Amino acid sequence: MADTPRRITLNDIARACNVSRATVSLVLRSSPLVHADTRERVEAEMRRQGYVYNRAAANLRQRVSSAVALVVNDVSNPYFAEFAAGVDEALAAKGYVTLLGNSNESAERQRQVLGSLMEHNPAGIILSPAESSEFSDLERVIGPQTPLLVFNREMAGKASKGFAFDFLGLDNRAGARAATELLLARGHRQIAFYGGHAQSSSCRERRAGYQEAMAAARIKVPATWMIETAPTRLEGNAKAAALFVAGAKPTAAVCYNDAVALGLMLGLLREGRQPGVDFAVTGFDDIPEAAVGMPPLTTISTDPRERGRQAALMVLERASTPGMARRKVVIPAQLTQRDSTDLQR
Amino acid sequence: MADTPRRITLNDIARACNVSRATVSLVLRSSPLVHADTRERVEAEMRRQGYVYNRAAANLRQRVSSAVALVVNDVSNPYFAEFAAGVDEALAAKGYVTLLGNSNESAERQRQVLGSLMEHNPAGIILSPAESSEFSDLERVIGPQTPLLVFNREMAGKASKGFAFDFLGLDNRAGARAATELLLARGHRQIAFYGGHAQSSSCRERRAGYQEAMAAARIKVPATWMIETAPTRLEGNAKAAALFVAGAKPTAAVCYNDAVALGLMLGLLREGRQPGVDFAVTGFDDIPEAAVGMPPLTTISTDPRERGRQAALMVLERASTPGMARRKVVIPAQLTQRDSTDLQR
DNA sequence: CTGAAAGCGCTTACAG
DNA sequence: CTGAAAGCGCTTACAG
Repeated sequence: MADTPRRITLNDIARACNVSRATVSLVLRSSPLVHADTRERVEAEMRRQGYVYNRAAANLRQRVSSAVALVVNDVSNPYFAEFAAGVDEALAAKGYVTLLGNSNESAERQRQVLGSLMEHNPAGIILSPAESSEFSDLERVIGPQTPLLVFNREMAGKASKGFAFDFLGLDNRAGARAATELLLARGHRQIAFYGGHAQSSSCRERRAGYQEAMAAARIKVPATWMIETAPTRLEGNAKAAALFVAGAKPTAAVCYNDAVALGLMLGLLREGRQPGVDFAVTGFDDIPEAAVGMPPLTTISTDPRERGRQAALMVLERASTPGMARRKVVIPAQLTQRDSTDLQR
Repeated sequence: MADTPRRITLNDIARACNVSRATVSLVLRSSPLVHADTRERVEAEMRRQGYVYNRAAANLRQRVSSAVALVVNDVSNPYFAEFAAGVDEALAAKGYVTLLGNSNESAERQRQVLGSLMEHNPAGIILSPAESSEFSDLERVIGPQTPLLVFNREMAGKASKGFAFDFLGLDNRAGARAATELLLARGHRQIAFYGGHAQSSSCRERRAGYQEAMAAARIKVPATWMIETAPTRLEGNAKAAALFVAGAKPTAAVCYNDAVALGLMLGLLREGRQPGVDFAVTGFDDIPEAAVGMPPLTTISTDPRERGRQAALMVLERASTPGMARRKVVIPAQLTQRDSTDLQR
């Protein structure tokens, strides 16, 4: 292989065909202005030389962008992996490419990642914010030009005037309330809220929904029923014993998410409780594993892949319609009932 | 908001500071040639105007690329999600950005995705090929210039001369052999190989390792011990009964991967077998859930996130050293022993 | 239907 | 230490 062989450009094709660059450019974009014979010749030459379109150059000239940045707090989390798959699918279908960024729940890294991606001039940004991040972190680095879609989490702080963004999220409160109400309807009174980081917006909202339902049923919730964990299967498993300390012991738990719920179900066995037999559990998300849990998990279905597609379309629509009013889309909660809440004593 | 306000460029900063574009450009790259006062003034002006560097323009001029394309067969698969997180982490640390693509196991989509990403002139490509894809699919679209790293799967067909690429993969054969040998050492004789698509390269290799170990132990493997499934928890669960049809019934199974193994463990309960108590199971991958399974799963640890980092570094090294000999890196198998193979009868 | 020229936002020799 | 000019690979009016 020769060292750094020059890239084939429009010029090479034009010269070989004895036409101008403009003509080749028109061929590329299937303009009807070009004579069929010319088109033929040009296309054959492009194939022959192995020409590859340089979209970056075209974008620069046209002052457009064909990339959208996707920054998530944790790509390796199955929920966001599904979401990313949906985003990429919808973007690709529209001819856009996904610039991936991972903040790992660090506001500092999120700032760096966004800064780096901004230099690639994305047509828009889809951001699932790191837990501790605030608007002020974003405003400096994103600026008012680039369409921003915030997904899944409310941000801390107030956005300053002129910093507009769209929002796509889940109805966390209604979801947790529905799950709690199902358990109440099944006769449970001692119901814990299990898992999640209490300071995260989604956990706060889900706890609020739970507390609403408990208050409506006139049940006082002791502090021991509110158990905090990392939102992972690992911690959901590890902290199961915390449910059964002194005092009124729960017979059911509304879990922060499916990962925590699946972990808890294993942990319950260690504590001498059979999930779905003498202890009821609900989840949140409906990840694929939820349906094949043991027992299958009653949960709130959120269809992360579809949310990804939706987010992509929202941000592209915003990009092509700058004047459009800011939107806040909240997906209604959808309860999917399975065996984990039908106790078989 | 005004409609499409012009982007701030080097020119704007230069004009405001009464210096040339060249000077501003030097400031941007922290050149020592610029006087400290000038630098100060320029930097202040950039902050004031909210200047954002246009890396695409710079890359075009410099004829370099700051993007690497990552194309995986399934982003939503936790194994590849972890891998992607590792790739992105290492690329970001080196100042590169990740262009994400998802082939969804379709050779056709893979071709489209690669074609689209190639137009963004990536510095390199990391590809975990779709199952059915062949070299001929890639050669036309990738060409000989762009460094390619194939991850995880052998491709079908022969690469033609001049189409060079690096490879990073796991020692599937040794891993499955080690798992099988552990079960043999525990006294099992009826050992099944459970799960995976028989035609995929990784499944073929893992089966070969299993058969090697069985042959060395002079055990004949009947066809009923080789069970094919999709490589998912769902199918691993669904097909458990296939292990217990007529004839010599296995007391242990070497599973294609962890997902299948975790699914199988649930399925075994349905079949009246207690995994880790009267039936032994091994996995492959060591995904996070493996450690908290019930029982915790003996498996082959492959550390997908570290593989991602490694893949990123390999492809960048190749990009900066075009002449370098082609590399094939195979990660040795690492057996992690847990309770699922220590039967407690 | 095709060509010559200008320009997208940068960097890079080359002068001074 | 700073400036004027050319050029990366495209597209876009504008002529013809």
